[in-house]
Amino acid sequence: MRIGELARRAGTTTRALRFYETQGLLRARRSANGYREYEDEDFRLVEEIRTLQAIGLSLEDTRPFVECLRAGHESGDSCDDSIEVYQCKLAEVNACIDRLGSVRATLLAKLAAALEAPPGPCGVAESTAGRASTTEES
Amino acid sequence: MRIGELARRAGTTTRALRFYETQGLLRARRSANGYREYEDEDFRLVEEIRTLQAIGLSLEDTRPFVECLRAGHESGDSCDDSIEVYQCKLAEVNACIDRLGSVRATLLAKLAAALEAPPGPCGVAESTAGRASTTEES
DNA sequence: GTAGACCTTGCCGTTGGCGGCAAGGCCAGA
DNA sequence: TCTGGCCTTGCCGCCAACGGCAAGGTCTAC
Repeated sequence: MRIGELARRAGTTTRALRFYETQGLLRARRSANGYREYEDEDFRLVEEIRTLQAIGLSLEDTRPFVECLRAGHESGDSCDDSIEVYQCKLAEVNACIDRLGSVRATLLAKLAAALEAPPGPCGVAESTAGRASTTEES
Repeated sequence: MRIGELARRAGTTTRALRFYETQGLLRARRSANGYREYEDEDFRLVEEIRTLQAIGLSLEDTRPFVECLRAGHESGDSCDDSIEVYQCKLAEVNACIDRLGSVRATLLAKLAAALEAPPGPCGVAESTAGRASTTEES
């Protein structure tokens, strides 16, 4: 199949596929007129890439999975390098969740303090009725 | 004070300060030789910007706070626009935490499945002893 | 007078993952 | 033969928040 069909089938664009090729993730043989020709196997590769991207892996992160598939494995995560990417990403995600958690706490604190304090120009108490209703908790 | 001193005091760089100026966040009067001259008030502005950036706000997000301070308020979050930024950011952070949570679950599931399955080339069970020790839980 | 520390503007580079557009080649159907 | 739809390469643009570097002006100290 040609690049347009592969893009449609994989739910992506020809630009993305060409870009994957420049990154060495995808390869295509060329037909006589210079058009790229793809096999079903390439569809699987693109599917894998897209799936992993959807989880938040970078293109570079998907490389071991692609190579694993190309090496003949049934699934892209049957290789140690892929497992390692999973673990790295997991640690990264955990760290990110932690950071966001403290950011959330900080934001909640600041929001509460700001709603508590009056909007007056000098921090002096003025009339501040009916404002603390939009505070979020959870 | 001049830009270098302000940068040092605020723990940032002259490049950043000049950039803030191009973005309309900072203004400086110029001395006779063309050098930027800053007041203590500007130091407060930069402090506010940096503090908010540290929480994850974008430069653009800090604009209402800066304007609030410039309007004469004691703290940058004494204005409705600033409060709104807090709330937007909070919602954003909450959404991000949720997404990361499901990403984490997906990663854990995939990792577990991958460690469960053998690394053989055809998904056929082979010798896979002593591999499932690095799985993370929490 | 000269070294060195500061300041100015301006323009390009970074990171990721493409999108847009140009200028052209290829091929099928009416 | 012409239209329309596919394909090719290549280059610039985007988003944020600056960093690096160039090429020069300014002020102070020795």
